[in-house]
Amino acid sequence: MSMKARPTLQDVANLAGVSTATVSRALNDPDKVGQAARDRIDNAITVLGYTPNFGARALATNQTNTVGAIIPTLSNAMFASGIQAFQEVLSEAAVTLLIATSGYDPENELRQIKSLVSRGASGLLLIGNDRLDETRKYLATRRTPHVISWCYHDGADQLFVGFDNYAAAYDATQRVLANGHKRIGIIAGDCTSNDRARARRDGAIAAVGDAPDAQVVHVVQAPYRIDAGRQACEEILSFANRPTALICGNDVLAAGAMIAARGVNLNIPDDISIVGFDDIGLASVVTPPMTTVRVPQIEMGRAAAALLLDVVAGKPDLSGVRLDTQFIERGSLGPAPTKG
Amino acid sequence: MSMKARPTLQDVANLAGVSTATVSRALNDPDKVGQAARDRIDNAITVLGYTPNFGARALATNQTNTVGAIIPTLSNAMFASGIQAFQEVLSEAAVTLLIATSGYDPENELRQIKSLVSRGASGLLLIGNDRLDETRKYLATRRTPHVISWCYHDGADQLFVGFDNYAAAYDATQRVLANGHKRIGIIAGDCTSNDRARARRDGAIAAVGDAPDAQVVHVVQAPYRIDAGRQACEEILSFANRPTALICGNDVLAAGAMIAARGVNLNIPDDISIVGFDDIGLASVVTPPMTTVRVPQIEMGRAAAALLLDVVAGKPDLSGVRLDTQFIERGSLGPAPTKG
DNA sequence: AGAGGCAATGTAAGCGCTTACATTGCACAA
DNA sequence: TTGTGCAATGTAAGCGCTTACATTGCCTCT
Repeated sequence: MSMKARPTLQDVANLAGVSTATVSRALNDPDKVGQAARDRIDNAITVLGYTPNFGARALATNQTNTVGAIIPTLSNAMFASGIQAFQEVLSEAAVTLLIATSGYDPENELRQIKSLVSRGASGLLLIGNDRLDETRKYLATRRTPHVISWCYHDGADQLFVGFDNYAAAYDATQRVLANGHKRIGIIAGDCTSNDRARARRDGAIAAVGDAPDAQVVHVVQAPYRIDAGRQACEEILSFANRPTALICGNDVLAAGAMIAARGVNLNIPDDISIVGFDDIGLASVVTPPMTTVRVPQIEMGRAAAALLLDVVAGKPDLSGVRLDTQFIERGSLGPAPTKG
Repeated sequence: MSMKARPTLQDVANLAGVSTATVSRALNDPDKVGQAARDRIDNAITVLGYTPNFGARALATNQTNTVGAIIPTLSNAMFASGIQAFQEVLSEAAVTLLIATSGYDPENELRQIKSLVSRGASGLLLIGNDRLDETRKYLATRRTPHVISWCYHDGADQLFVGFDNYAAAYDATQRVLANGHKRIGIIAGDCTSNDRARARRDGAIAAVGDAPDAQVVHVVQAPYRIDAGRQACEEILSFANRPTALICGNDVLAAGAMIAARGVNLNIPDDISIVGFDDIGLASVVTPPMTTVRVPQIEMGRAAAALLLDVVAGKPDLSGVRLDTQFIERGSLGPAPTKG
């Protein structure tokens, strides 16, 4: 994987008959270069197909104008628009975004962090707060500026831009209970190395626990995939003591659950209510439309970018941003069936 | 956006009491270094939180082990699993993937290409075949290895790994016609700078044109968003001469169309049939399940990666890969209503 | 006419790393 | 004892770029 014989500044300089310094100036500060020279240089650049070597430039200037983001996966619409917004704010500031995926694996996350840092990322966007001690230590000793998103915690020594998954799930569950549901099933996301999934599950469980006469009849865990959601729901429905409402770790799981419920001829919401989390596009398209928790993805992305730029710039006294979620009530939630 | 005082090889060497050469060897070829020195070096590295500077290394070795991918957007599940698969094959070969987005804008695509190349990408994955002449020229003069995906054309001087959007749309439309539909509506994606969207639209139009007694009653164009699909469908339904079947540029548009159709109390598929394209997760979740064209995303991603690695490695006589799509018939397609 | 100023350009050092080549020191054979 | 060979390490050049500083030449002002 060699870089072939890429043309260099020197090549351009030779062709244009000037020194490398002049070419460099023509590139970075055109006003400093005479018209004639500039023309010859521009020409040489296109003739050769010259592109500056970023690494060399970074080496010489000690500037990268680059930040990195490590997200669990691209395969989930959950992150897409947030990252998009993040990216937009950055590009307004002429900062390049490098994206990497961890696949929900902390070891891999650390590897990706090092890779991005090594490529010049002077700041990082990280998702969630579950990570290796080694990773924390690494971030700390290097003083790598970073912002943690998709979750929020008070008073920690980290900068969070996100929302409280626990509280949001607690609240959503209360609303479900307010519909008279007494037997609640929970399809949580895979909680391994995923504090958001855990917080959502625990928030739901806590809300039920705090209600006088309701109970959690089943809790299962499934990766964020439709088929996994369907399977998890089938499992729950196969047991005795069926729940009348199902709280799901995200919309994808809820969509799977809806399929499963229909598969055994349960009507939603008459026989069983189903609620999701995230409010991705899918939620409003399914039938019935899905009750879910809207996450302020775009706002979160923008705020995270702004904050990250500040911390990279070394501004003092920065603090995280706590955003609100919104319970979106749609057709998939209804009153508990009058005796099942 | 400075890189702060990042520890360098020199720092590690000083702390460990060896020369930079030894540290470098310890990193790249540990067998060449004595046990004692290696231990001290490892220790120094963790103490300092040292991460090698990728740019400097690339400069010294002229190797990057990096390729880049420029995709239109992250906000569309359409690319997610393909890129995921692409990534996986690369990482088996210890090659890093840099991802950038163009937002369906050719100017931006060129900018991103240069950015990735400048960061050391020795090969590129590009989506579709619509791009600036300037971009083509750039790619050609630099001899930048690249593979074009999500589309396929025979006999061009480019390497394609994809499928024939036109043929797939033509085929899908024929199947719709086989259900007796005579009045066809088309909701195409935004065809500006998007050869895939154009090919799909044109394939559908051609299929209708080749049928003796069918006709295209409306063609509208809409960006790949649910609300845009809904709106486009509302527009079509507001006209006289309603179609009995709607061919959509992708599943997202089709999902929007389904909402719109239901909004005016049309039953799918009894009153109107709707078909999508891509078979993203959403398609099987909506009600009724969506008839669509399955795109071999994962296979495509894997094949593209394998081919790109080969072309970067300079293997001779490479050829593109044409993959097949599959028409997936689900509930949203039915026979034409017996008189509307 | 000569000095001064300024715009345009060149020279060369140094950014963090790898690596060919040189050096060191030790074990072992003769 | 004196080489020899080899493993471990060091030395220093150079990768492509930027930039402080030096140089050049021309225009303007007195």
